[in-house]
Amino acid sequence: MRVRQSIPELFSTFLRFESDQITSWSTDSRLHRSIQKHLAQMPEETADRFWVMYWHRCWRKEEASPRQQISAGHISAYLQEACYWSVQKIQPKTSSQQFQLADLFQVAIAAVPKILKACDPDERASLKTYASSAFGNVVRDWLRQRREIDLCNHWGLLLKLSRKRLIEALQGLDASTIEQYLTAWKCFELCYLPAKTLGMRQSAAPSAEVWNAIVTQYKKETGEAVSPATLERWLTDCANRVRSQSFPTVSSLNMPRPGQDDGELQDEVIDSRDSLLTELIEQEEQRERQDQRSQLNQVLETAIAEFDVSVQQLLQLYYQQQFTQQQIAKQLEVQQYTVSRKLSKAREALLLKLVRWSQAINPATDPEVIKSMGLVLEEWLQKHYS
DNA sequence: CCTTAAGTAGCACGCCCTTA
DNA sequence: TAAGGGCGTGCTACTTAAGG
Repeated sequence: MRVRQSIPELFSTFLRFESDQITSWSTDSRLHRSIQKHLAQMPEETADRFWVMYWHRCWRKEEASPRQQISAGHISAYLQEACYWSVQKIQPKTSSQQFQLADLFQVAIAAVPKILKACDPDERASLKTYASSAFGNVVRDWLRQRREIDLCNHWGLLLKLSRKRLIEALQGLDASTIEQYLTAWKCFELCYLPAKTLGMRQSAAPSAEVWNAIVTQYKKETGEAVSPATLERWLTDCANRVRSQSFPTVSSLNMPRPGQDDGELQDEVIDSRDSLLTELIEQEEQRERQDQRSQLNQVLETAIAEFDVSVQQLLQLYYQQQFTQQQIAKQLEVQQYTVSRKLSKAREALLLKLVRWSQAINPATDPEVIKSMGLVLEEWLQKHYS
C-alpha cells in the first residue's frame, strides 16, 4: 500500500479493492475540492491531526444536515489505513472463506458515523487509535452475529428472537399484517416451547400436532380460524424478514472513478437493485447456477451409488438419521474411530469427484477453492439426506 | 473461564497380496 | 519365500463447539 503524503490526499482518497487485493488509491473529486478550498482558507494548518479534529467537530455540528456527509467522507478517507489494518488482523482468524477482506473492510468502514458519535474529539487524544480498536470490534461482532444467524434454521431463529427485533424487521408492512404476524409468532413460541430446551439452532420444524396447537392458540387469541399452512407461511416470512433486516446485502464500495465528478460516498452500502441490466445479468447467472447445481447433484449422486453398501449405510446413518459417530459405532459394532475414518474416506472420495468435475469447467483450481468445495460438499450432504 | 462431548488425525501395527 | 506396498484397525493426543 502506497503511503499517502499530502493533506488533500489523506482526506479525499479511498482504497480500491480488486479481487480482494488493494490496487490503488482513488480520489473523490467532491471531497478533494472541499479539502483544497479549506486548505486555501487556512494554509498554515498542515498537520493531519488538526484536520481530523476539524472535520470531527464539523460532523458533530452538522447533525442532520447534508453537509455532514462531506465531513464523514473526509474522516472515512482519513481512516482508510486504520480500517484496513484492523480488518487485516482479524481476517486470517475467520475460519470460513465466505467473507473476503474487501467485504469485512466495507462492514468496518460503514461504522464510521457510529465511531464519530461515540468518540468525543475533546476527550480523546486520537480518533485513529480509537477507530482502530472500534473497527476490530465492529467486524468481530458482525461475524459473530452472522455466524449465529447462519447457524440457526428458521425455527431456531424464531425461538431466539425478541419481540422488539421482530417488530423492527416487520416495519414496512401494514399494521394489520404486523399484528397478525406478531400474534402468530407469539402462538408459535407458546406452543413450541418444549423444543426450546433442546438444540436451539437447528430446531426441527413444528410437527402436525404443534401446528394444530398453534392454530388453536391463534383462534383463542384472535377468534379467527387460520390454516396451519398460512401460519407456516407467515412465520417463514417473519424469519426471512429478520434475516434480511439483520444483514442487508452488502454491495461494492461505490468508489468514484478517478476524474469522475459524481462519486458517491462509501457509507451508502445498501444494495439498491434498481437497474434492469443488473437484473438481467442476475437472472442469467441464476440460470447458470441452477444448471451447474443439477450437474453437481448428478456427479455426487452417481459417486454415492458407486460406494460400497456399508459406506452408503454409514452416510445415511450420519447425515439422514443424524446419529453421532459413537451411536453408529455401537449399531455397526465397530469402534468410533473406524466410523470417523470411513466417513472421512467417503468425503474424500466425493471431494475428489467434485474437484475433477469442477476442473472440467475451470482447470485452474487452487487449494483455497478445493477447501471451499469441502464446505460445499458438506452442505450438499446435509441437504441431500435431509 | 473451565469442563465435557464429539470429532479428527498421527503413529504403530498387522494382514493380505504382489513381485522378484 | 522374503520384501514391500496398500489398506484397515487400535490407541491416543489433539481440536473444536457447546454448556454451565
